[in-house]
Amino acid sequence: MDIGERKKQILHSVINEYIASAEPVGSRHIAKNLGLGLSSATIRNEMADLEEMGYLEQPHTSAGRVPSDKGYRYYVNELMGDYQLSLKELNMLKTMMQFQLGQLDKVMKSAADFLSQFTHYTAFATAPEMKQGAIKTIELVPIDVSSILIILVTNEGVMKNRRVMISPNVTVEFIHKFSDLLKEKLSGYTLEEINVVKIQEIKTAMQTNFEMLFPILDFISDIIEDVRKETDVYVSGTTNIFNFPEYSDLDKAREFLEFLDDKQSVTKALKEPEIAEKEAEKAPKKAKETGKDKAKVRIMIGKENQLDVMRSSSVVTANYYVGDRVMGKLGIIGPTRMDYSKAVAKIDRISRYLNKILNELYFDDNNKE
Amino acid sequence: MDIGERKKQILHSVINEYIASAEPVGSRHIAKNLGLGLSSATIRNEMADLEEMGYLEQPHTSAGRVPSDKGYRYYVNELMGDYQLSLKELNMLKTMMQFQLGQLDKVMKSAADFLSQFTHYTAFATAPEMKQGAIKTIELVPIDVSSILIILVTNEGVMKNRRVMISPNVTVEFIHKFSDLLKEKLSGYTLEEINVVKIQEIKTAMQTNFEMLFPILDFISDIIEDVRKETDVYVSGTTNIFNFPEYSDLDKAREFLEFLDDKQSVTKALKEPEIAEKEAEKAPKKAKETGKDKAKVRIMIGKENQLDVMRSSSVVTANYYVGDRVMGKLGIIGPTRMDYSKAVAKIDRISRYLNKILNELYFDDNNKE
DNA sequence: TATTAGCACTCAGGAAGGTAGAGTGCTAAC
DNA sequence: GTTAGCACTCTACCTTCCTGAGTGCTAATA
Repeated sequence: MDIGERKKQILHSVINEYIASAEPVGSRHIAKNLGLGLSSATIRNEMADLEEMGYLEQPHTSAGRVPSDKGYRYYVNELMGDYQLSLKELNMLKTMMQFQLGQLDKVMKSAADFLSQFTHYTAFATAPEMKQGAIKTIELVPIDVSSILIILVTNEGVMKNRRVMISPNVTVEFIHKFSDLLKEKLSGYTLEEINVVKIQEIKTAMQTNFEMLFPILDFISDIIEDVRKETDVYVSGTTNIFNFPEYSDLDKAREFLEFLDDKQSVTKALKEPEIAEKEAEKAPKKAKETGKDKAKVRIMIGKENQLDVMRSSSVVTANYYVGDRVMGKLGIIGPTRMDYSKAVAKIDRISRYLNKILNELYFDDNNKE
Repeated sequence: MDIGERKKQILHSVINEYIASAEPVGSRHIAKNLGLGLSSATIRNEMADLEEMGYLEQPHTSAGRVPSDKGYRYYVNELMGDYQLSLKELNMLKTMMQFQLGQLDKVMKSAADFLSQFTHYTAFATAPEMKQGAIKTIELVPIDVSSILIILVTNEGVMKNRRVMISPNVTVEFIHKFSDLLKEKLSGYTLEEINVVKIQEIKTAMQTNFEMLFPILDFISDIIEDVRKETDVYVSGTTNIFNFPEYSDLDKAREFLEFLDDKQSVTKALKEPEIAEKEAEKAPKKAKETGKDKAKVRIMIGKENQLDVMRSSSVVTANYYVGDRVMGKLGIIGPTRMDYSKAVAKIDRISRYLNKILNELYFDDNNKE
């Protein structure tokens, strides 16, 4: 069966209503509000068709209709318009964004906070992944007789540091020399390229009197290993889920909050949209949002998520960049009954803003080299 | 009315039962389990007395008795014994504690994680406060032509760093010289002592050709200001509250989780035991736990907490030290129906262990100076 | 005088039943 | 193709009733 214009209107209307009210939508209600001059009986017939086609569902016989995942997907791809942020919202965003232009990880944390406050959903931001970055500088800073600080900076501005203990016999001059050596040997390589073999190379290349510094190399090796494993993700506004009747059951709330507490699961859940998108790109038909001049906002609806906990939630994400390289992503998680057009508009706006900040901070001086 | 030996036994028994079951305890139950050879009627009379004295409460006429805050306080101060950790628990702790001896803030985060896993309550740890620490070293590390990294280390091993932009005209040698100057001028001062006036002093003492570096000083000023305001607190195991019927009401759970989400409130709640204790010390009678050779474990029960959200919860905390100085605290939050003796034993153990680690890491080299 | 048996009383919580209202599907008329 | 009308279904909510746990009080007992 083809989905006619009228059916589209009705579907659109049902979804809008349901997004706003969280109550199953009845035919009478649509007949009155849509203003098509149709009776509830006609709407009823159309809705029965839409249900047959899989766009709507009925919780039980005598309830109204509720959109299915398929319905939301159709809505997202074909029906919903671009939401225009109001002046009030823009001002709010502006005020929020004024703070905090310090360290990159703090910027990301703030971004997640803003997003959750701005959308009233649960927001997240993944920290920049370092492993693709090349080492820009590596520095050893003596702290006291028996410890030094190792500082790693990549060309994307990401920074890691760690304090390590060393033998008290090592002189400051020694450390400086060694620092220079490391800089020479490691600068320009990506963290992925620096593996145990590489470290071993340096060790053998070093003169024997550097031997007592070997522990430092091991520490660097450790740091890099840690960085590889690390998947920092900031989650903000977890308690926002209490705003939605979808989670008003204690067990559901618990399940969801436990999921959010486990950063690893969250990271996993966030990887999915990416994968799904790659698959989707093989298919000829492109999703609407990929075409436009916007940050590429991805949407995963309900069962499109692989993780069981996420089966009744939706995820909306966008990447953020330094230069042309994807650094990480940010987005929101909420019930499938999400205000998608608002969500997309808001995420789009924040991610663009974020890109601007990051590129001012880091990209300019990358270019100078 | 004086509290006789038998009443003590009954109170003890009621509280133990209630801690284990979360159900109001009836006279019949006590008569059977306590094995005093008394009938339920006698117990009933005694319980009525205990209620009159304020140690017990009745949710409603036909329910059993429940301990009041006063009851718990009496239990904690006078009745409960020292819980001995089982071998199984000790092994568990040992296994957990093997990980992660890296940065101080990570250690604290792990400590909170361990504590929550170990006790099954919600745990927290406050990050070390820097402001009492004296600056051990301050270092400027050039990162690229237009940015440098400022690193602050205090004698307690706490470290802060921040990347700042500078004019591209500044040469590396200049930065090094300036770095040395800062080291000379600021080392040994506590962060509290370094205020705007102090910074201004340095500015005027500097030769004019250092002028372009003034922004760096401002940044240092900023960092110090930030540090003053900062109250990092790690909260772990928030979803543990779902294990307790006390929070099985959605609104209560929500309220509590929102409270935990707001780090500022948490910090505030944690400061209270300290204040309460200071007041208590004025009074002649000392709480039991302050006397012994243990980490000083503090307990705040129910309404003893000032914050409204905390009125039906208890907080158990201990400080951790580097050398003789309190660096921060760690502890747990749970329902007033908490297994206090276990909680105290576990926190005591972890905080001692933590002290050991921290002092090995940091105190030894403090002494060397 | 302290303890206990006995009994009437209270109350929360669950089961059973009954009702109202929202919404449907179907049929027959327009 | 649309609509009015109607019988039907199902949930949500309310009321009522009942049970069981636990109490307080009284009178008898050691």
